[in-house]
Amino acid sequence: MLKYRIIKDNLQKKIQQGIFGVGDYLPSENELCSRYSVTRTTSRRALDELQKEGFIDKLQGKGSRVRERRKSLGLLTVKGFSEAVGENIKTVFLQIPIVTEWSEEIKMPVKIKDRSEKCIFFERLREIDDVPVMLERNWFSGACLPGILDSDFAGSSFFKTLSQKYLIEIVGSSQEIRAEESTGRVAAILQIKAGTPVLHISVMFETSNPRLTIYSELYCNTSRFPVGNSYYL
Amino acid sequence: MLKYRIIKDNLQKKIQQGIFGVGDYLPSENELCSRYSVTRTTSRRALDELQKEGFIDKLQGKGSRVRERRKSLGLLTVKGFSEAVGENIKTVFLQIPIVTEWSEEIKMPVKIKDRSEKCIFFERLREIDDVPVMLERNWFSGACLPGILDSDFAGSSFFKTLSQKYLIEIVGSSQEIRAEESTGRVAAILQIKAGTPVLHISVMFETSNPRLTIYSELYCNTSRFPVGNSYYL
DNA sequence: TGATTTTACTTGTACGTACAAGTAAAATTT
DNA sequence: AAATTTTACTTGTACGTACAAGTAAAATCA
Repeated sequence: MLKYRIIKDNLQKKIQQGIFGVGDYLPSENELCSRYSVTRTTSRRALDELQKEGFIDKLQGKGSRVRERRKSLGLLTVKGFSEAVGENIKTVFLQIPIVTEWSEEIKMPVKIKDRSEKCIFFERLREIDDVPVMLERNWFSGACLPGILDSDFAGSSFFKTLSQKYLIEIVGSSQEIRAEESTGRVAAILQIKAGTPVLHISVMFETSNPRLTIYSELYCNTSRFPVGNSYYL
Repeated sequence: MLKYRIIKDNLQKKIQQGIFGVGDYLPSENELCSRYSVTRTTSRRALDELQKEGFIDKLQGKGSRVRERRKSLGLLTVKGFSEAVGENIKTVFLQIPIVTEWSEEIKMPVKIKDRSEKCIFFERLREIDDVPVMLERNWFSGACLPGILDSDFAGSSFFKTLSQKYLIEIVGSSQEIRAEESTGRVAAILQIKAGTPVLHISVMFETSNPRLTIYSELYCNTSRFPVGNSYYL
């Protein structure tokens, strides 16, 4: 395991658990050096990544302070729903993973090597305070995920399963975002009148396994909960 | 001027000018070291930032390859429209900068120190192939931008003016995204029927000047051009 | 007491070194 | 000729050092 990764993950977990609250200062770079027996290059890298992902602000002369993260559906956040939103969240599987055909619904360009593999599909509905907020439809090539059809990731997030079972991480994403009139099925599932605007996000996730690309089509009712993200240099 | 910044800016300019085209490999880290008389720490940092901003892919064992940037309205892209889209783009000023009141329309939380300053507002319409695509309404505290009312940034981008005249750079942003029914004025300006869904993006830009925060409300007709972005580790 | 200087921290930039790990072509062996 | 090994690159991680620059409280001076 990489040293900077260990430090970063430890700090991140403590932030997410609230051990370091918003406004608190993390241990200084030099303090991390002695605690983990690393050089400043390494402790700096851990903090730099936390800053890049929006967990902390680094203030020259002062230290690294925990940021308030957005209380909305993380858009660029690779992590699951649960961290990004503070409300009462539920996930319902409308379709557990099955083998199917590559759908025309996928807006991002499906790679050629994916087209020639069998396609796995699953569908989930995210609810906040028992109100359906986001319909999520996912496709990916199953070739490099043996046993994914049998695996149960109902409890934890799909991305967590990827990480823990297959050691695959998300390394990037491209998105296209549209405002659309909701059509029959989407409207019904989101419990809104057909024609009501929905936010339609098409995502292509690149993973640390070059053979695995995940394509998602998300339909959000943003009337109560806007989708949000943050970006820091 | 910082050394890594010089290298980064030089490479970025060459990518934007097309001297390094998509798929081309940039000079290796070691080559940059000798060209600029710096250590690898410094040349690496320049390339790391270019990667972070989506200009290149770094491939272990191979090199740094120029990426294809998204051909849609850059969402997280701090740079102006012009770089992000390849089509025929025009910007029309509906309201040149004036002093006004802080509007209730601003969805992101306006900072207290901003509320007590005078507010400057301007409004632009972005057109692609002569079709209005995005209405952009901007507010900021004018206290730290003396002469902004007289300055003419019609030609170049507002952010470029900020950088060149005031040496202020964008260092971060927070966004909230909604799908809404277009209301009267927005619909009229975007030349769509009232009630047609529009993508509503609320942005708060943080700048290198802690006294300057820019608040923007963007209304996009995404029927022809979706809004997009990319994210790479 | 009150302003000024010093001190002791913090993060930022940049130097230099070493080896690990991935890639691809050239050289060697079979 | 084909498979294998070597070589020469590339980026990735981590070591260690030095000084710049910003912050804030403690020490000093007027």
